[in-house]
Amino acid sequence: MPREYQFSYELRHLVYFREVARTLHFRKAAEALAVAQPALSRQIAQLELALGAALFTRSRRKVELTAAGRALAERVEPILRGLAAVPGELRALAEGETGRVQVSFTGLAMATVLPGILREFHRAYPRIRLELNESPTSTQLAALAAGEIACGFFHPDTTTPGLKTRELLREKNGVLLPADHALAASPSLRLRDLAAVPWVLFPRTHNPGFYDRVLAAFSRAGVTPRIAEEVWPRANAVGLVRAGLGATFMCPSEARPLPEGVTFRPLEGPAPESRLVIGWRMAEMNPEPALASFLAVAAPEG
Amino acid sequence: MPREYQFSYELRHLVYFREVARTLHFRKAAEALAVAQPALSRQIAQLELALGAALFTRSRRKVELTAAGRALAERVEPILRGLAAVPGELRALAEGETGRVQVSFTGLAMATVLPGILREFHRAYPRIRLELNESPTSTQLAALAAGEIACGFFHPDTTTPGLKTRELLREKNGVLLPADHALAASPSLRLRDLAAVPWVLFPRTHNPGFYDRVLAAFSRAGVTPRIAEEVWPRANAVGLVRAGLGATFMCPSEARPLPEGVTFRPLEGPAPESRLVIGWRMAEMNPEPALASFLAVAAPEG
DNA sequence: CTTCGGTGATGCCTCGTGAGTATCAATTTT
DNA sequence: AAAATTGATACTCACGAGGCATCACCGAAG
Repeated sequence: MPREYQFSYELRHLVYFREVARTLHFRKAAEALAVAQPALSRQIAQLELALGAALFTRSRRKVELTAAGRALAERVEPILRGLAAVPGELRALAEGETGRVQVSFTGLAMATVLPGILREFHRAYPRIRLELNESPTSTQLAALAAGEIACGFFHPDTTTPGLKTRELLREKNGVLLPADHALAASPSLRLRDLAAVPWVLFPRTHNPGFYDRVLAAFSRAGVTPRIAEEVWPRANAVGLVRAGLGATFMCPSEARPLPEGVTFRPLEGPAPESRLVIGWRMAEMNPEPALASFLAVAAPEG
Repeated sequence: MPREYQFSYELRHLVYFREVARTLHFRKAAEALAVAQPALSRQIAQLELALGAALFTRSRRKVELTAAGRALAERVEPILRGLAAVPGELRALAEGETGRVQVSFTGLAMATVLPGILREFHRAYPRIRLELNESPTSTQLAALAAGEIACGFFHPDTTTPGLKTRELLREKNGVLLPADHALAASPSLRLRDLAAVPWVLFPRTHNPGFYDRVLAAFSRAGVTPRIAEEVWPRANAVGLVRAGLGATFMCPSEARPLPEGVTFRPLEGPAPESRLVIGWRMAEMNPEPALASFLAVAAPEG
């Protein structure tokens, strides 16, 4: 069934009415609106007919608002002001000067590239609000596919279908040990030296590909690792290592500056490699222009 | 200088846009709006031109909102809903079914006729809000002249130019005495019996005419009264009398029910007479219809 | 009392533009 | 490959907003 066009008046009527209500004078209002007085009179009459209530009393010498007119004037004013602001707001939004961008990130991102990006971005686009959210790679990939976030800083496993990515960091992992650990004396370590060490890792579901590659590296080195804890978010792993519960893998960049009570040692030979990328939906039909602004800072010439 | 007509689009555009944003389908939206599809396409294109931002992406097979379109949809929805409600509200207001009425009253009115009027009025017009305010006669007359109140219950002095009034009460005053006062023994009193009694009156400025008529009545009885206190609002006078500070004039109606600790005695012979009227501006050009509703209850067939 | 100036409403005409019909172009479905 | 679906375009028509001239009414000034 047809949804009837529900307004028998137009914005024009409201603008005309506002001017007459301001001036209480048809001729002056008509002049201010750059129309002839008869046209104005007729539009007001139409509006009164459409609303079913008289808005003015016209005794030839004086125009006054009726009760209904006063009420309408109060309602119309904020509506017209609001609508007048719309085009500018939309244009700013379309040009990526304003808006919001949902960004997810992993602990590694926050420990390395993200702070600098955020500082630069807020300087360049102070009117865009970021909604930042730490979450693991697997969650980010699902959120990107579902359109819940605009972009994410994560650790790509294999390929990322439908996503465009740009690599921000690629480093061979080292090992983070308690400072008083026996192995902390060696300047560098190999995986097979670490057979007896309990490990603090992240839950496998958070990035199964990387997790499995870590286990495969152990396997190639002839070692079966003992997993002591699986912890998230990432920052907590450092606390557990400091507490002596085990060791964990870490990128050199992430270990700078080195927290108290722990020691970082590079790995010789084969070792897991961490990649940090920024990813966003490729070929999105209606990208938030604000996202383009963010990518211009976070993934330039991408 | 002419104030340019500031909108290059109309409500029609917004209604059309809302429907397309809902359905994301030009043909279905056109059908719902009871217009042909090409007309709808052109209106949307005009709106996009006017706003300076694309609102939809039309790849032949799928229509989607752009970022600007999403933002506009959020803004437009409440505006259209608000405007759709306006005609009904204005009609109700014009028909006196809704609105507000500023009413002032004196203590005598509240002690006699007003509670019944309010009860009946709220039953008949539950959607009209009254703004009630106790104030003395002189203040009410000024407020009526200034248009600050719609009507008042007051005590007319002489004539009330420009006002229409209707008498609600006219009574010869009696005297309110402390219950333990010597004169309380007599069933009725004359003014000259009361020569020694200190009086609790109201400030003369609040109703000079009545005040002077009281003094004139004393003078005719050969008595020069002693004014102990001038107090307002009226209800406080009863407390002062009970406290033994003096006597006061009071209408019989006002003395029912009689408060604790005081005694009411009628006056024989000449005595001040109180009149209570309801008054409102005569020949007002734009009366609040809600006032007419109130008068229909408070001053019927007036 | 008459005249004049100012005001909003009315009649008539013109022209812009919104809407309908037919059709096209592009893409998906069969 | 053909058919169906969908939004845009071309063309025409008709409604109505706006302009001009004028009226009707009222107050002020003489």
